Amino acid sequence: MRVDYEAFRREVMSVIAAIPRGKVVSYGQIAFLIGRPRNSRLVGRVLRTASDGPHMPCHRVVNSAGRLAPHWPGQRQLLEAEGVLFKPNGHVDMKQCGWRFMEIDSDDFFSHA
DNA sequence: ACATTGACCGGTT
DNA sequence: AAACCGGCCAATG
Repeated sequence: MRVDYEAFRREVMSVIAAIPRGKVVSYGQIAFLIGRPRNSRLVGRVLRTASDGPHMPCHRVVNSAGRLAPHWPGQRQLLEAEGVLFKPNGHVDMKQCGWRFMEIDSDDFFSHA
């Protein structure tokens, strides 16, 4: 099944735009969300070619293991600046900061802060 | 048309 | 945790 690259790119961007501050998502999750679960690599390609506008929080995209994008020093600082937690090995703590898009959004809906 | 290359993924050592 | 492996798929040469 062919892919309309432009449409694909727009969908990827719309998902990225919806990532809440302090949360991250993987390429695979994005691919899944836009209905193309086999195209995680293509998601990466879209971002690599992100000559796209500023204001796009593409730093909130990591891989499934929580590893950051190669050749992008500074991504870590951007994430830390918004409160994303890192494990001693330098990976994002997905358990706490992975965006669980299947659940109710407003953070800590079930907590009693 | 064929081979290589990834901002990938999940499972298995 | 990290290294390895097989699968994946569009782009690129």
